[in-house]
Amino acid sequence: MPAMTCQNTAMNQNAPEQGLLAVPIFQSCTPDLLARISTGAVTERQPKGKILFINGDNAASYFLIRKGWVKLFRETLDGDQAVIDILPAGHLFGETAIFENGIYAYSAEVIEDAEILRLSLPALRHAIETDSHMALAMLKSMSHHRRDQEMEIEHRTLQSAPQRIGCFLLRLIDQRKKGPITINLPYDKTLLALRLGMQPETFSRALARLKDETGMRIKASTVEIDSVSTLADYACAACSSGFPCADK
Amino acid sequence: MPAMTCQNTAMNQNAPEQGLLAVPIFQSCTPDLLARISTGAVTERQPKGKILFINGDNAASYFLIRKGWVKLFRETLDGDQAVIDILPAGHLFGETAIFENGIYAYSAEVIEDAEILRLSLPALRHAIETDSHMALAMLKSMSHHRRDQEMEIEHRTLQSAPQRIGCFLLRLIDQRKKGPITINLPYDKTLLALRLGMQPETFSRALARLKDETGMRIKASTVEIDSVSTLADYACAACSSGFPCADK
DNA sequence: GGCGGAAATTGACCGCCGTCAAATGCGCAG
DNA sequence: CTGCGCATTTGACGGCGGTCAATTTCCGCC
Repeated sequence: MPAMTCQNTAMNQNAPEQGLLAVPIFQSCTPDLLARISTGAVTERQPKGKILFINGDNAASYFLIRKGWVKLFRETLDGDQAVIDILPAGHLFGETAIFENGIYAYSAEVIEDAEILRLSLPALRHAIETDSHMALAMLKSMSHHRRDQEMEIEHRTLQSAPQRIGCFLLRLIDQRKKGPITINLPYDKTLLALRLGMQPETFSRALARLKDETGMRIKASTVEIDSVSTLADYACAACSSGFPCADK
Repeated sequence: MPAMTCQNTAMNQNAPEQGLLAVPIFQSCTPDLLARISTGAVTERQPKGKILFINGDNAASYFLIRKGWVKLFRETLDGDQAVIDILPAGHLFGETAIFENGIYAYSAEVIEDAEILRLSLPALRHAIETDSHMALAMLKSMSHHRRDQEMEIEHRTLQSAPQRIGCFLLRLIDQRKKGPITINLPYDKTLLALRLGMQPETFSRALARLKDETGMRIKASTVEIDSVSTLADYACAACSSGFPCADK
């Protein structure tokens, strides 16, 4: 039944390719390739706390976050947790398993009720191996990531805790406005602390110190900044890329 | 004169493609592609202290270390230095400028008298864009690098200074021997300290502490380890990958 | 063999951050 | 409205690692 080639799965799955074009590595895809990549893709609704996979699992899928937040992390022998990244809507994760012998190199947990598109890893692998545009897009994305990680290492080595928080806040504002700005912290402070490589208690105190030093106002998860440049002067002194930061 | 196809430039340049096959990203290259990649390549002898390029320079070349050591680093506004990596013979650097708009994202300094092969960045770019094997090899290399960086971030956040040194020593021994082992530190301790993200004074004290805790013997830059597993137990407790370490 | 300079160690001190514990605030459910 | 549970803050304290300074060691060179 050749007419069935255009079957109804796409409708069933709520148009999986919707939004893929917004992901950097899919930006230059032809509609045809995009369709092949999203074959069999399904959107899953996942509650906060759900572990999507753990470090060492065999990887058949990778994921696109449509809504919510996801934490990538690893656990040490003595029970500590290393937070690798915390990702918002629009980001991919798990795709690196392609180059890790099909094994996830970290664990992933939903930290804010999420809608996640599950995509086929073999399909992505095939696309990368056969379409040079895909390979190049992936290379570009990897390279950016590599740069981000270099900055992260630098930040953790050279910046104080208050500076790290300030730097994080600055990266939430990608506008170049000088005037007063209001920011909402994207997720809870405990998580934010771990994302920045510090303890929640340290975060709390560091934020208070940052407030004193730069004259910002804080109310629960809302931060008001009068002068971005004051904050930048304070936070970016110990960083090689100055302001605006090269990271993210 | 068709016989001249095999011309003498290869000899002139001391056979630039010699050794390229040992670099992961060139392993699957055809001789033909390898020849194109090494067109115009020259071997340069560089003394310790020589700055090869600095952060922000326009990039026309990338480099292969044949002998010696090279430090990659960035400098902060207030004068601190962030060491990104310290590379031995056999490693490439500067190639990432392809994805950074042709600009080096860090500075490079020779720290041990070196012989360095200077290669053409446009040639590499062309190879990656036209040969899918090259693109895939590059992706694999990037992915490994990304993994290494994740581990680096984890190490710096979760390990104590003595543990970081122990971990570094373990990664110098890739044998799985259990018995006594002698290691020579690959470069001077000041540099090693910065590579590990700590001050030279801290390194000195941390090494002494590591010696006490694990019963190793130290004489100048020589380290004797009786029991690798004792060292591994001590160093890898705070690491998610256990022993042997996933990094490097 | 002796000299000079850099590397490495050691000492003293201190501030930052981690840890443990208690208190406070906040949101949600009954 | 009340109570419970969790996030957040605050307090107290200690240790690790950074900084400054003084030696001591190492190593190449004369």
